[in-house]
Amino acid sequence: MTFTGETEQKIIRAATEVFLQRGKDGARMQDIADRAGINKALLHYYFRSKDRLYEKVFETTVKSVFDEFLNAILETEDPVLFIKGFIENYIDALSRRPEMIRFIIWEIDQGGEQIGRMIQSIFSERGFSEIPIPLKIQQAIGRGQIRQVDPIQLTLSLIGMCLHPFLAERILEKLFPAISVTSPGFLEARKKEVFDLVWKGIRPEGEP
Amino acid sequence: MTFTGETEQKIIRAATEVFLQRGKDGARMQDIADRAGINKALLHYYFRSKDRLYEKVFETTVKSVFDEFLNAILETEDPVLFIKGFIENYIDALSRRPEMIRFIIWEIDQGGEQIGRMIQSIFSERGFSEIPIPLKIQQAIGRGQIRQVDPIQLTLSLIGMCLHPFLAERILEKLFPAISVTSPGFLEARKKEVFDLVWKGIRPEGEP
DNA sequence: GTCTATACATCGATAGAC
DNA sequence: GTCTATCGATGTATAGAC
Repeated sequence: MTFTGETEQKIIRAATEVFLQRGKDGARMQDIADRAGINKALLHYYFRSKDRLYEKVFETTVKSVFDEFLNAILETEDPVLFIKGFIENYIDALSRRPEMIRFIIWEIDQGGEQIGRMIQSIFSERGFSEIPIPLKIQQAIGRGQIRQVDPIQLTLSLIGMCLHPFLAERILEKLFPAISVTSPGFLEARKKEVFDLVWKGIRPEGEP
Repeated sequence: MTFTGETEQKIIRAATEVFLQRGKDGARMQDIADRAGINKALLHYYFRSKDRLYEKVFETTVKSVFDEFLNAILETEDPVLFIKGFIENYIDALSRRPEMIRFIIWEIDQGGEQIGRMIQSIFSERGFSEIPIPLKIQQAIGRGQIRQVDPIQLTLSLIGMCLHPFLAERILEKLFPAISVTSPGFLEARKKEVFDLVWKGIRPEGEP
């Protein structure tokens, strides 16, 4: 007697490992079956094809991280705290779940259909009709709490500064042997430097 | 009678197209052979294996772009102009050679061995023993031309803000339908917003 | 240098018994 | 639901004639 989805869970866990280790193309169904302690036929019985199995693994891994990140930041009203929270929670989420990075890279390579749909569905579920980050920035501008900036451009800058070091981690560590992207020291320094740069860069004109 | 490397050039051109269209794994040697107007056997005669062919294609494409970018910025002494030049030339280089993006993504996915070696060799050829970008920043700090910042962190921020929109282009365009990353309007706006943010963020304390 | 033909290896997917 | 056995397709790489 098996409870609901026991084999399914074993398959997803095994598939996650193999996809992360070998990539989507490099992963072998035989390898996944071996690690799950079953055979190839059963893999297809449960997920029909390699593509569908990958989609399932991707969604299972990525959605929870995004959810967590948004929960952490969307309540904040004060713009300084919002920006600070965005930076800190984004970097924390990625460093807690380093396996996210490879999935994001593969999504980028494939055109981002899946991640785009997922992010939009997460926002719809929360009742937003558009991405709330630029909205928050726009409101802060309207209240004179930050200077006139393009809200979308600032959003892209925040994402780029927080995410890029993780994406290019191994290249950056080759070019700058002094850094180790995932070390606590670097991560804390990164949060501070990004926040300082951004806040000094967007505080209202004439303010110290 | 063929002049030196005619067939080789045809192969590299064809391989570049196919690799960009299908990815390294997805590319088929038969497809490359067809587009080059030869057969598979000749491909292996010239490049021995798919891996070596890919390495050649990658280096041919990427090295010229980096060379060009460094030539454009390394002469500048004034820190404001240096930062401005970094941003504008980085974005211009990527928008002139959009095929770079996929190669960079694949390099990131593979650990960046090749691009790391290439960048370091480019700097050695120019007589630098370390990456000169943070050095320039450090000098400007020493002269009091910009405030105390971590030079490597600032370098990472610049790279992240300039490169990331290209890397994640298709995802960003799904999330923010208002933008089109490669449009001249967006690119010029991006240059301006990044420079404004950075310069206001790093100018010496107390300066307007 | 260039070709045809083929060896040799994998892999995803399925058929069919239990 | 789970297994064994195998199909069918495709891929890289090479042997050997010209």
